[in-house]
Amino acid sequence: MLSFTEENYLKALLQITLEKVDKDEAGTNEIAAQLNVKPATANDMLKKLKQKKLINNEKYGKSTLTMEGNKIALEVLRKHRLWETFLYEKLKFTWDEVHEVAEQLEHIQSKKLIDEIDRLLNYPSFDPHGDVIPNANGEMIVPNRKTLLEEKIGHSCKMVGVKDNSSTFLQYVDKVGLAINKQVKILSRQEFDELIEIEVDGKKSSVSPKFAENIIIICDKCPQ
Amino acid sequence: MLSFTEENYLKALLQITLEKVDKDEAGTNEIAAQLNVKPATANDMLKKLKQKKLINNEKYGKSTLTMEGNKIALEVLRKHRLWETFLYEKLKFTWDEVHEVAEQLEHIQSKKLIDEIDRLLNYPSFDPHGDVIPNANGEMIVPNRKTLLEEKIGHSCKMVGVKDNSSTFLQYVDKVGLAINKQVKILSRQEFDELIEIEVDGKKSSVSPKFAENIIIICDKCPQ
DNA sequence: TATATAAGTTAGATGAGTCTAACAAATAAA
DNA sequence: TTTATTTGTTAGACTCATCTAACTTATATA
Repeated sequence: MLSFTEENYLKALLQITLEKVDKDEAGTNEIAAQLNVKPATANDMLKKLKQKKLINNEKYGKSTLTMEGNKIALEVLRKHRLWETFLYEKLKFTWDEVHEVAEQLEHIQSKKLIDEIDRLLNYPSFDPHGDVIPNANGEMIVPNRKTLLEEKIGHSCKMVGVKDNSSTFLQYVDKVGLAINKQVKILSRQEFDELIEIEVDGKKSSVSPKFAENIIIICDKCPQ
Repeated sequence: MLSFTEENYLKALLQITLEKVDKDEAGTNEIAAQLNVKPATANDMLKKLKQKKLINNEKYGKSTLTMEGNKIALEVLRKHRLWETFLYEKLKFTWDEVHEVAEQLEHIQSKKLIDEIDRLLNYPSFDPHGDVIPNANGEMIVPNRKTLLEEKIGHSCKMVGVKDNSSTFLQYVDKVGLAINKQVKILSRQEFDELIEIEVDGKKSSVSPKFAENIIIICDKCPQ
């Protein structure tokens, strides 16, 4: 059985690769940054995971998950997202509170436990942040999505998630009137300072590119 | 914040002292045995806990919990028992499956989480094994109880818990027809081999003293 | 292409929690 | 009260996950 730490490295690698549209790999520094450890620390652990055949990497090269490593990472991610959903749906946790506790709960070792939580929640497909929950078979069907920053002016789209899960950001999202499943329209872009004018429920706001690139949306006209 | 391990030592010390009617103390070997570690290991940790003022002990003497240590131990015990109740009541876990998973869940750090689980369960007083759940204020009101071994011949009593939580034992308990809140009568004791004849729901069985001392009961005539 | 910067690695150290083996103190038994 | 047994302690070693500081390789840019 893997340690909490090993599981976290696998999950980090999966999460980094999920955010990349093109390649399924991540560098040592990226992984270290994701986990808030120094590159030297990550380097040691990556060696260990390679030895256990959970990742592939060559010296001075990037890391990728093996089939086995991917399977485990998906299980951890599934647990994380199911726990988030549980906390949100059943225990009155707010959107921005769930992540921290789920980071702990995702490491509980009990297949029965997580399957029963899944059943209790009626087999949800998305967590409170709009992220896809891998199913019990380790499959993860991700719809066609992009960020608010990438959306065209005049288009209307649906918010389905966020990239940044910090409380600070989530509270800011609330303030603008945004939330999962809300319709949002791009009104204009300011040449001068790059601010993007959006409209949610008839309320207009201006947001920065940094904000926009952390909001995940499905374009109304996107092919699914 | 304390580590999982430190919490486990405090809980072990509390559990040992709870089972002793007379004294609130435990020896190094007892604690080591409870946690499945060697005495040398326990000795090191007890030193550390003493330094943190969570336990009292003198060289070659027994250990006791300080006020602060007792408070923490009760919190861990409360979490353990609430999680057991949750697993049993909400997630279809059986009586003998809950302990192992609760051992993991009891270390999750989130006051809100455990208070919400408490609310979801409607503030229960007893866990599925019949043990008292300490309340949110760290108080634990224990009714007057003894073991089946201590009960007099001819007396009738109610089973309220077990001391041994191993699957092996719990399955044995089931087999005899015993369960929480069942009435059980002591019919006789065999001089020759010390077996105790009991009756549950009209069904008679013979059990060993070892079995009987692991069944906790409240005598029908006990002063409460 | 030469060099500066970024990315990755190595070596050596630390603290937590565990072990074994040898030893010391306390307690029970003869 | 002496001895045997149980209980507790110490010393030294190991693994895991982390760090810092110095070093090497790869990549980007001038």
